Amino acid sequence: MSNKLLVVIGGPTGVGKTDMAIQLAQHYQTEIISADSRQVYQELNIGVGKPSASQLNAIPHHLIGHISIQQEYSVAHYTNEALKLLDELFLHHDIVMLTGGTGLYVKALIEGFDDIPEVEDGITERWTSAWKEQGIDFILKSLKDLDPAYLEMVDKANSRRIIRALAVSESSGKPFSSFLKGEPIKRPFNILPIVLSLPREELYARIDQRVLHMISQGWEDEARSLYPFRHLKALDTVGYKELFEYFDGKTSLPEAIIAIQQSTRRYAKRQMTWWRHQGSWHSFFPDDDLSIIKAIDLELEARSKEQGARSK
RNA sequence: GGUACCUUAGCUCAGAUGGUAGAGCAACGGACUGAAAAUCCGUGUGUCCCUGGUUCGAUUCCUGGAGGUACCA
Repeated sequence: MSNKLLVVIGGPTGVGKTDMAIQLAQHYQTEIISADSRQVYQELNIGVGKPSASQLNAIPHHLIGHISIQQEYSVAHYTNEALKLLDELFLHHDIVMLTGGTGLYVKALIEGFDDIPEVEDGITERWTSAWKEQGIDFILKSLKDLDPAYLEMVDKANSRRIIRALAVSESSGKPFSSFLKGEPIKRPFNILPIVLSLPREELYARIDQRVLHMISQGWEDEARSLYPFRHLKALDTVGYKELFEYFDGKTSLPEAIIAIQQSTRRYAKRQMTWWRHQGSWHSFFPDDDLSIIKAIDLELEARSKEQGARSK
């Protein structure tokens, strides 16, 4: 086992992950990899809370704005890219920061992600229209034929999961569930998982403020320029959705802002639920950089001792 | 000041000839292996304004307050 360390900073939106990651990266003279399913898009800026230009200048960031909303992107792409990057970064750094709010991306990166074959073009679309035209019972029945084991474990009301399993099963000729190993993979580096948290009331107040700030930064114009692309998956995103409703004349701007604040709070709540059940993450307040540095130093020390003992 | 109506969940409001109460939204809890800022599931959280009275029993009926709205002065 190497003495390389990946420090992961997780937590809900608006809690202060970006600032903390930058502080730590400066302190340890290292770089940051983002784990955010929306900040990867170059066209999305204000509304997804990307670091500012000066922040991006101060510290090298990776996997931010490197693809277009027109491209297909998913957790598998992310994991491959991030692992490749880590290989390179660990050549020059003993410690690298990973930060972002997309729990699944983080989990896939640190615990591994099963290798599931690519689905041939058109298959997912066909199952989707089958679901729309013939209903959930029909696709459940199909799943019973193609992957009865998965039918046992899947959420039977969640068409998205069912369609995914059907598409993989049909395309590969093997049941979707046969690809799910679910065994955590040991990465060739150490991981220190940290989650930032705040009392809910305080977090919600920060979120409400942040939305107003984004609007004052010109979010409305940004969203307006993306309006023609509103049907892309990448734009099925908190805030943009509500602004599009406003552009459609369905709501007023003040109403849209209130709706955005509300969806953002709900999103944060879902993130908190995720991290609450992700096992043993060290929790810190977002202004407690000193304690976090102490924790990282302890971890580094422990690793180098281990390393020393081994080389004797 | 007078008359009428109103006061029930965080908000807007239903409701029972008297047996301690629901809807929507909000909120909260949860799931989660290729759209994850997505998708999906679950849960009423309550001095029924206060006070006396009638009653086995009052949030419901009656008395008296308090607050609100409208109209008349």
